[in-house]
Amino acid sequence: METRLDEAAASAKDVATGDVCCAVASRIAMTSEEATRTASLLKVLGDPIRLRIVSLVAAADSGEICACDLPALLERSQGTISHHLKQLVEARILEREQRGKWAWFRLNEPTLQAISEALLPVAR
Amino acid sequence: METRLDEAAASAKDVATGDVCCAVASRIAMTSEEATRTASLLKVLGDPIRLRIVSLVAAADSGEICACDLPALLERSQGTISHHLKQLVEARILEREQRGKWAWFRLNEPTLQAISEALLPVAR
DNA sequence: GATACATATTGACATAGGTCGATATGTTAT
DNA sequence: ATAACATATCGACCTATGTCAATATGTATC
Repeated sequence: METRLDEAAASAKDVATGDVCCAVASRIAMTSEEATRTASLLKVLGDPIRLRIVSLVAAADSGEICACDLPALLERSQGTISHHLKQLVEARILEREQRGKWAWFRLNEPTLQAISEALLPVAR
Repeated sequence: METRLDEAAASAKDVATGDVCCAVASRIAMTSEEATRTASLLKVLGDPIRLRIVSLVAAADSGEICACDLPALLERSQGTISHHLKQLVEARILEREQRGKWAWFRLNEPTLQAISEALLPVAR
């Protein structure tokens, strides 16, 4: 396959490989590592149940929600909810706190901030 | 399993089920449909190769990139790249234009805007 | 039309992931 | 300690998905 190198593709390639001294005004593409990191966060949010969990936490007046309410709210088994909560906590999107026999979850703002910022250059 | 209904959980449940007349100042959780729609977009972005494609397009000075350059840039087979591009176009994240024998891709801003906005209440 | 090349599609494969039921572990109250 | 209940883990299932090689289709040139 022929590689056609006009200025746009060349600059994209240079930027991606670092073959450019100073890309002053032009935007910089994500590195492979940055893409892997951000994509893994987006992947965790890219499930309807997990996104609803995050949305419920964000909408809660107290800023937190009890795991015990989620199976009924989301119509999934307790085990499934626990599985999703684990992923959200491991991704550092939610923070978990045990209070008595209940587990409460609140947003981990820095991670959500990081997602927004990573998406900024893409969403302009 | 007992459902423990304190004010926080109750408001979350009421909001989710619409059992509240006017949630003036409080934030509203996503509906199931909204979550499904947004999650499907995030899922498409939640792959490193696809995210890098979007990032490359966003970083390109001309605002577009040729499919012909992507296999070399991303170290994936031509068929794999084509597969990812199809998903991005179907999700309306990218727009495709055929010019001669080359296919060019640019961002579909409204969709990216929609993603940002859907994430706003979550990322505050 | 025949050739050359870019892109799309297909088929196959391995792996990841969402789900549930069942069970284990953790926490409090009696 | 024992009982009761919330949460976590496990095992199994099925589906979705990323990948490539091979092939088909589309587009321009000769």
